[in-house]
Amino acid sequence: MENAVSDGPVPRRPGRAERSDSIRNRDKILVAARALFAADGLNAPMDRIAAAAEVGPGTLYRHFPSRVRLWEAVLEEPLLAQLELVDQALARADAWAGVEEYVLATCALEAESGGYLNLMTTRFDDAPALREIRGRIQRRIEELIDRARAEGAIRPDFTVDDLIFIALSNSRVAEATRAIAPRAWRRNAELFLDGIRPECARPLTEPPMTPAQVARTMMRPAAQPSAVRRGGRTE
Amino acid sequence: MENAVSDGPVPRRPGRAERSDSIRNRDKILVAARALFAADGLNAPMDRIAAAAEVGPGTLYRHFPSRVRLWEAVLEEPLLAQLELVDQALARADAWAGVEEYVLATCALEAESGGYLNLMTTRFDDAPALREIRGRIQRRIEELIDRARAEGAIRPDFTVDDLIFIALSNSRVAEATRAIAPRAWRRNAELFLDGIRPECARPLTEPPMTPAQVARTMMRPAAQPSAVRRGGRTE
DNA sequence: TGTATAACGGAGGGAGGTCTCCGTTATTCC
DNA sequence: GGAATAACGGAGACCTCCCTCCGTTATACA
Repeated sequence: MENAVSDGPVPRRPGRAERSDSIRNRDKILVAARALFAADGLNAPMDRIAAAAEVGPGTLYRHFPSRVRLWEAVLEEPLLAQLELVDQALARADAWAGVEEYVLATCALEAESGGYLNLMTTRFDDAPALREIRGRIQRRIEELIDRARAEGAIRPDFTVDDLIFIALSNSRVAEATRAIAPRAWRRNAELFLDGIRPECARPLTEPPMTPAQVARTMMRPAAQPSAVRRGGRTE
Repeated sequence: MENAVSDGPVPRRPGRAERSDSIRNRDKILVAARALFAADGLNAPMDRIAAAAEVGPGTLYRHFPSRVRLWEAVLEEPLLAQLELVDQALARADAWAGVEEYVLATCALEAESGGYLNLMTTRFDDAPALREIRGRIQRRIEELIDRARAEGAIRPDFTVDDLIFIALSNSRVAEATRAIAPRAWRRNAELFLDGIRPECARPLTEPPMTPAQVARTMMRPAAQPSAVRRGGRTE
C-alpha cells in the first residue's frame, strides 16, 4: 500500500538554499493536514488536504511522497508530548498515583486531540523515527507498571500489555462520545482504573496477551476498523 | 445518506404468488451478505455481495433498495438472540451472576460474530423493526442493572447507561484482537466487571451520561469511526 | 537584472464503488 | 401450452479518491 522505504525525504542539491515558497507551502500543508486529520481522521483525502492548504496535489506529493510521510511529520510532536507524560508519571513518588496520572493524561490527550492520535495503539510500520520514540515510551511505561506491581499498588495479574485494553477502549469511547459528552471518556477510564486495583482482583480466566500479540494488535496509523474496505462511498 | 423512509419493502401486486426464483435469490443474497458482513464489515461492497450471491447488482438492489434495508434483514436474527441473553440473565436468582453472565455473553456474541454486530451500540435509525427489538432489550437490561444495584451487587454509582462503555470497549478490543488473540476480549471484559463491583468503588469524578446522550452516542449501523468520509478508497 | 532551475499546480488516467436502465429470461396462471 | 409480466443481470454512467506528468511560474544566485 505504501511504497515501503523508497519514499524518503526528497534529496536536495546542497549548493542551493531552500526556496521560500517551498517552506511556506510545506507549512501550509502541515497546518491543513493537522486540521483535517483531526476533523476527518487519518485517512482524510490527500486531495482535500492539498485543497485546504491551497496547494496542488502535485505539491503535496512532492513534499510528502506518501501518506505515511505526512503522518510522520504531523505525529512527531504529539508523540513527544506523550513521552513527556510518562516521564512525569514516573517522577511521582507514589506508584499508584503515577499509573493513575499516566492513564488519565494519556486518555485525555487522545480524547482531546480530535481523535487522530491513537498513539498507544499505532504501529508506524514505515516510520522509523516515530517507531523509535514509541519504543522509548513503551520502555518507560513498562517501568511504571512494574514498579506499581512490585509495590502492590496494582493487581498482581495485571501486565503492561493489558494497557492496550484501556488504550483501545478509550479511543473508541472518546471517538463515540466526543461530540455528545466530551468528558465521558473519563468515567470509562476511572472504571478501568478501579478494576486494576489490587483489592478488586478476582481471578482472570484469560492469560494476558504476549508482547508480540500486543504489537500485532496495534493498528497501522490508518486506525480504521478492519471493517472498512477500500473504495467507494463508505458512509 | 440513506434514502430515509422512501425505500421500504418492494410493493407487490396482491393477485400473484411470489416467484420462486425471487425467493431463492433473496435467500442467496442474505447468505452472502451475512458472510461478507462478517468477513469485511458492514460496508462490504454491494457489488461484491451480489457477486457472492451469484446475482446481478440490479437484483440485489430490487430486493434491498438500500444498504440499510439489507442490514435490517441480516441483523434481525442476532438481535433476537441478544434478547434471549438478557432474559436468561434475568432468570438467574443471583443479581451479580446475572450481570456477569449478560456482559460476558453479549461481549462473546459481538466478538464471535465476526464483528458485524455492534448491537449494543447501534442505532438503526431507518429500521423501525430493529429499533423495536432493541427497545425491548434495553428495558430488560435496565431491570437487570437496577436489580443488581438494589441488592448491592454492583457499585451504587454505576448506571445502565455506563454499559455503553463496555459495549464500545469490547467492540474495539474484539475487532483489534480477533485475528491475533481471539479470546483477549474476555480479559478486558473481566477487568471491567471487577471495576464495577461495589467493593472496588472509588469516587467517579464524572457524572453518568444521560439516556439521551447514550442514544446519540450509539452508532448508526455503519459502525464507522466518524473519521471516515464518503467516497473513494478509504483504506 | 537575467538566467538556470526547482517548485508549482492542475488536468487527467487508473482504480474501485454505487446504482440504474433496459433488453432478456424465467415463472405463474389461465 | 401460451401469454402476461415480474424478475433477472450486466453494461455502463457517474462518483470519489489516488497519484503522475509536464507546461508554467517563482525564486535564488551571479
